[in-house]
Amino acid sequence: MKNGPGVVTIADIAARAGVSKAAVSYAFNAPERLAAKTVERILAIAEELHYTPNPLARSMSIGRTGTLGVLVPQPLEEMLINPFFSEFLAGVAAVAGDEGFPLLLVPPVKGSVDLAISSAAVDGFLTLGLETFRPTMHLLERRGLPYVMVDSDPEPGVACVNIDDENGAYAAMTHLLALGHRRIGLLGIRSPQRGRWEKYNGTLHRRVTGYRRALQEAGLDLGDTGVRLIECEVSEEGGRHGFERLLKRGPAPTAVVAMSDLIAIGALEAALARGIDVSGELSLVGFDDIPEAAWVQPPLTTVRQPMQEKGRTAAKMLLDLVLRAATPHHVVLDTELVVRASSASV
Amino acid sequence: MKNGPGVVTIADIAARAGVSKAAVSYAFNAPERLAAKTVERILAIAEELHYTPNPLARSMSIGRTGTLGVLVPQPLEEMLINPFFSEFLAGVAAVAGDEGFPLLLVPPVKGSVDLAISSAAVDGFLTLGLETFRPTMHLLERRGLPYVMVDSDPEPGVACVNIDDENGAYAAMTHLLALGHRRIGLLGIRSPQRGRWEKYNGTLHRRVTGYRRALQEAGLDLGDTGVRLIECEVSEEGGRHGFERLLKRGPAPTAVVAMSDLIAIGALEAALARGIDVSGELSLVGFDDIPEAAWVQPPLTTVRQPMQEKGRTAAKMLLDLVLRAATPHHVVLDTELVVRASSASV
DNA sequence: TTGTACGCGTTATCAC
DNA sequence: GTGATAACGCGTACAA
Repeated sequence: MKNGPGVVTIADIAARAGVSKAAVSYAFNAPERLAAKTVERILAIAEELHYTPNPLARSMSIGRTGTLGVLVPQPLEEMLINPFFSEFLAGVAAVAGDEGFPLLLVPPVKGSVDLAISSAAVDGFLTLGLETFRPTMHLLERRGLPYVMVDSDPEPGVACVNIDDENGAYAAMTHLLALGHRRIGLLGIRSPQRGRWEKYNGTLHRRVTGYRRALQEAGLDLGDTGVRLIECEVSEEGGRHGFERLLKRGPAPTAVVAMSDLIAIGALEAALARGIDVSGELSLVGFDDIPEAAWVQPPLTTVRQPMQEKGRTAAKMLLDLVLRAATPHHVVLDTELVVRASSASV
Repeated sequence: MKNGPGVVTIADIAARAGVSKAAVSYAFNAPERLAAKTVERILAIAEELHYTPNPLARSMSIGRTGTLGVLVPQPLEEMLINPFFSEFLAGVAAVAGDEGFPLLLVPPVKGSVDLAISSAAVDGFLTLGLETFRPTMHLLERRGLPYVMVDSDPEPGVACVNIDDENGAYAAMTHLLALGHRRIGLLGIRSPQRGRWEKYNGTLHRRVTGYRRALQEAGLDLGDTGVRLIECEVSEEGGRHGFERLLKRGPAPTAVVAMSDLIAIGALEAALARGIDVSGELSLVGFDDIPEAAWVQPPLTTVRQPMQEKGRTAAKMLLDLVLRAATPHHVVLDTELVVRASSASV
């Protein structure tokens, strides 16, 4: 496919300057190999003709794109409404930017993560919260691309960054149990398992494990009367809707645990809309500690995870793999229960 | 540069299948041109050898990358802390995602936007809030890339998306003046002009023009005693700091107008920290209407701009330029004053 | 179906 | 020390 006229190539400069393409390339990338005045002449002509190197051809030659890919399991517009994702990205960008790597945000194409991968020109991938990650892993291996998986299950030989979901969830649930709550609704994150929490993987599995460990220590378990899990879309709307469904089925809970602050805030809105006194009649605990969690009324008790640090750590690992051929390893970051006014004794 | 072994190319498949490279290419992209059983054999071998096409080589051949670039004037981590940017991106992503275009976020490299541009392999650029955009425009023209400028000055022949900054600013200031305020502090956005608002361009110029039009109708002007402008970083911290500087210089204002909600919220925090009764003693008006504006106490009066729509509109225009060779045009979206509790009569 | 030129810059090798 | 030559990377598309 021919370029339109008007786009100047290295050959044009070479011809005009009466030198070879190689000389032009050297003038830009290794001027010391050429006589000073030759370099000068070439650069002058390049300027005059408005030459700009074609990044594609360059990448093709040197075998690197200088770009990192961020692979997400949902459409970007859904990811971006969650401040959690923005903060993660900010962390990634802080590290990548230092090395001059732009970020390619790669959402599924026509619902397929695989299609998206195979058409992305990047030097490495960060994957975020993939539920079914095996096929993706294999595809990335095929392409021979380094990658770091964030919020999945640690796999031997694969670089992974996670948070201590289980203990975070355990702390949240223990907190409510200690306050005397026994009828507790869980608002989970929609998963491909469609509510079958026994089959959860990765992040969701670890959180459910943590919640259950706390429940079991109090002689309860998920699935008992008054202790039910409902999956929601990760959005305020999803939280509102989930809370309503919770009320429709079975006895009203005295406490609600959400797996995401966005969901918790939605539940809070739904509760307030019904005239429920949150903290008095109903305790509420979230997960993530997004900035909004501190703004809402009452401020939300939640489990803080270091989102920016997660992004920075993952980006650092990926750049180590890409630039320095490091060995993949695993990192787990701590979580912390942040008690605010949305939770109180029963 | 050779590929490492293990990465399979189209030539490997061709050799193994005993056909030409062209046949392999057709098997993937135009199977109807080949005998069914040939296609089958080729695909089987490709699968067996774990072949994945090289997206770089493909882009090089077809002359398209299938990627849109988003060019930002600051490091990404600074952009991403502003929910404004995330919402804009969400709008862009919604449109780009439908066409299967991933997004390349391109921050300045070593402080240079130009360097960043010339190494980005994209089919078109969206620029956001460039203050000095002429050089960037020229560089993009050089590369022969379509582009859409968001929040700059409308230029003839260049695709531009803007909001009605002037009337938005006018409405905000008129609102305060009607409430009787006459000592009004402006918290602006840091610009390369370093406080010389007479020299502002683009968005900042239009906003200052709107504020001044309102002031002049009340017999005042920027620079009068009690009507001063201070530039801030666009962050809560920047707002806190700006508010403090405002108090240090000259008479205490009865109202503060910020050019960004993030700045306004920072000012709000600083005021509350000083024990100032916001809305009673001090009125506060922002710009953007980010979600937080409605959460803070007291809720923030502000000028709403349709951030997602801005992103969608810009992305649509860019895709029209890229895919359908449309003619560049200009769009201006409306703003709207949203009165909440942070502003009251003097 | 095949052969092959093409897109465009890089780099190893060679000549002066 | 300077610079040219040509192979290379990999998939596409046209002529045959």
